[in-house]
Amino acid sequence: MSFQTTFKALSDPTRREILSLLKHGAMTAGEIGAKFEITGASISHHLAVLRDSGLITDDRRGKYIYYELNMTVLDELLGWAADLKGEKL
Amino acid sequence: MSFQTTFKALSDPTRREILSLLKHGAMTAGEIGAKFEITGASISHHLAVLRDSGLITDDRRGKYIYYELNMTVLDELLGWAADLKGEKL
DNA sequence: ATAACATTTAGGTAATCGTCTAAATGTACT
DNA sequence: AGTACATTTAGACGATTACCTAAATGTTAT
Repeated sequence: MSFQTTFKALSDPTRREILSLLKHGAMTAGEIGAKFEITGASISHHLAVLRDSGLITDDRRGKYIYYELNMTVLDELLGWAADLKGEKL
Repeated sequence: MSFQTTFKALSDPTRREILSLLKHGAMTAGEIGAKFEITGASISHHLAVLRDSGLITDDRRGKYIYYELNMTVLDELLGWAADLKGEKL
């Protein structure tokens, strides 16, 4: 996964809000969708973008799919910004 | 300036490369443009997006306009990512 | 005032994006 | 097997984006 997909994923406010929700723990697609006014299909699309960028992982448990934050990609993002500031990694 | 404009600005690879160039000091629009294959008009558009997002500042000195990184917005970005990781700011 | 140079603005076009509805898939229960 | 529920996939549509060429603006020097 490249920085391109990561930044593209972060460039949408709904997706950033999804990440914020996941800060406190894993949630199902349905629980996430309930927090927004858009359709489940659109939420599913956003989750796919976030998953493809590596920012979240998914884990099917029976009928539900749980989504969770992936810290690794966030660390890469922090490294990128710190480097731009001229800070040592 | 909101996070929205910041992340939108960062979602383009040319703009991220421009920021990378500016890591080592201010450059004119022409110097920046010389590093890419696209037209000066397109570079000017990218610089405007970066300026509107607050990621860079511009400073006219005679015939030239110098562009420079703005660390403040980068710090906000770092804070946003750290917060998502659950770290104290 | 005119020319030359640096940069931006205007207007247009093809591609990408976020959203929707409708249909498909995966899983659990009876 | 069949129904119900959770989620995704497919296809379409309007809005936005990145690029281009051509024209405009700002600055310096002649």
